[in-house]
Amino acid sequence: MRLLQLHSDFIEYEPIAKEIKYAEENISKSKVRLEDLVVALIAIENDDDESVAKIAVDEIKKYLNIVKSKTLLIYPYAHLSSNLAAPTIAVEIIKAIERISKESLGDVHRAPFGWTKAFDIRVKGHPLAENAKVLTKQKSSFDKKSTSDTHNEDVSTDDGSISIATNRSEKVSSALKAEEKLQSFWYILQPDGNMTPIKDYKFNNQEKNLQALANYEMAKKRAIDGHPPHVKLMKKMSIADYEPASDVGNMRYYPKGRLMKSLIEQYVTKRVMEYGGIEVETPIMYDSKHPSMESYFNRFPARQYNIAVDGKQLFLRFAACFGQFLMAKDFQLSYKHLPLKLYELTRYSFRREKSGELVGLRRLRAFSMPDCHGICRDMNQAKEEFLKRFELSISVTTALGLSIETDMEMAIRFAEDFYDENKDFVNQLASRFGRPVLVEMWKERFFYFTLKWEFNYIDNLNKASALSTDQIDVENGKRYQIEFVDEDGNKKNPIILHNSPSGAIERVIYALLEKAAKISISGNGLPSFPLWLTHTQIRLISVARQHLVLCEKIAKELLNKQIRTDIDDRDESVGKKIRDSEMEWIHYTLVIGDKEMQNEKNLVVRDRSAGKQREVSLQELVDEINLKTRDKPYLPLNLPMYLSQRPQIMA
RNA sequence: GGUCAUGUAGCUCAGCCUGGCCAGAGCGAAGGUUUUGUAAACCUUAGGUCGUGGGUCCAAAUCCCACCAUGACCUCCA
Repeated sequence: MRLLQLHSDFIEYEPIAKEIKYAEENISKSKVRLEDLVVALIAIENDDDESVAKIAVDEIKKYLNIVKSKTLLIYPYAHLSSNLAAPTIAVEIIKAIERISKESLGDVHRAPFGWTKAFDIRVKGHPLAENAKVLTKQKSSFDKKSTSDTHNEDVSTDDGSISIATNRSEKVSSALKAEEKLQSFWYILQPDGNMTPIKDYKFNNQEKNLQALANYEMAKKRAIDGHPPHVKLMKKMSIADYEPASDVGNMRYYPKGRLMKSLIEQYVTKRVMEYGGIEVETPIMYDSKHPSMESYFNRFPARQYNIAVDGKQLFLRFAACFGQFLMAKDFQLSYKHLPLKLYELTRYSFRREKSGELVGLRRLRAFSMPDCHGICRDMNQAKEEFLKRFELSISVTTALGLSIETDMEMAIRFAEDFYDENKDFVNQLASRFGRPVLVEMWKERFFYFTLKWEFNYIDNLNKASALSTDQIDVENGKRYQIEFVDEDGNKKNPIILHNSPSGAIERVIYALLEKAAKISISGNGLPSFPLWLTHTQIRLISVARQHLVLCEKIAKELLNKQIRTDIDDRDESVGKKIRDSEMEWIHYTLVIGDKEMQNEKNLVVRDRSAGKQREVSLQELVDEINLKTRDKPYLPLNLPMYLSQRPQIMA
């Protein structure tokens, strides 16, 4: 429910015409004038019921008290929401508000529902004269687990995590109990299983990033200097850029960025499939009025991209979850099939984040998210599978060039009772991670998951962003009516794991860029990308025109060995071409001149990571690169082999 | 979404405070010279509605207002 209260000198309104079919009948059509009152403009939204009416009346009473007014006008005003309840329901709730408020307030008026009304209003000029509230159903602790229309919410740290739409109640004034349940208790969990409340924990010098994560999560003040370096780098390295002709947070990816994304996508997909993931594809848009969607879609209209087509209201998906759940619901499942792992890499998921939240590749409105759901028979199987996926996530993250030991900080979140019953399991995760872990604990389970973890990258501004994540979801199996037949012949709802072994692809690139920037800033070496993700793996530089023939010969050989090789054939000095090669962070540069013409066997390679030149044979170089890029996907150059033929991307 | 900062050539930036000469530089581009050996060869030329719109003024890149975009912070993050 949306409630806008206006402390007004007067209001005059006059019903003009019925606006909708279900408008109230038999109302007075004469002009009404009221003075010195509170006008409560109200829009009833989906999922509101009479309990919200009660909350609204409490809210209104409080406000009347504050502004010291005794007269109330309840004024149905649909324009406050894009998420309106059905008119038949709305009118009942409006009437309930009128009824309940009349019990304790003297002077209550109500404007008719469903009518176009002309009105004049003068709102008082004091700071409290306008007051807007969003009210939602209050949860009671006992109905939480029993109703099919469950309310829970995810206060996940970050949109990088995989989450499914649930009900987030926005500040309900009287829902103190719910807030108490939501209160987070923070700890540091050691690899040995010791758990210390965060205020008693002494961070050592090696744990600066963990401390940054804790501060970030607990929303303490943080000192910030400068801009996030990856924004400049993503342009300078011709990876990605803003697209002014699109919506904010929807980026363009230049050839090198597109290649890098393709490679990461292929790699993650390959690893998930090796783990047993079954790749599927689900639609990117859904009908918001479809029964399976309706219950939660309307909870977050502000965060969705909505499209009106043929009288339908479609919304763009913000996760892969529901597409896969809807599919799994239609599978015939036996316990023998479990765990079943459904996988999709969404290109794209859409979240209409508020404009102030968008930053470079860190947070976007359109992003690619690998998402593997493990459908499990019971908690035992879920835990067993969870550990396998933990290993998978560690392995994938490491292969992407982000070290678990130095680049990532881990957070685990769970409800107290789950921890009490599964201490060994939780400790196992911390022990495997090998370093202290941030813990967020709630008194009771409030969300669809009973435990989740994420790896967070801490960037140069000390901001934490979630990459890999996994969750144990104990609610959506039931909510989506996914069923399997167990050994005893009974139908049961599975437990569902939600894993992204890498996190959003764009965010992986963000982390790689921030990591490179960190190296530049610290002065400990030269920034670079993992070799398998670089557009050019070997750059051949011709000294003079006559050397191009040999360059072409070598390039052909290397390209045959699946090594991305290009030729700087521009009419520039050798020094200039070397500099350009280094500015592109190319790992291997070969200068080809007279010496090489005389003896093709002996080449001199300029090795960026080693920071020096050395003699190699072509075969040695091929072997070295093949070893470094072993088990990684290969794609050909995504730009012409000759630099003279490349457009310059001056982002 | 709110507060603050920034927006000048394809890119990076100077000029703005203290309004007034044709708005500058480097890189890049185009044409030419050079055929070069491990992080920037040389010469010439072209490129600018000074984010957009309004206002003040004899005169606005410069002062004022609004809007847009980007960034930081607040908030938020299904």
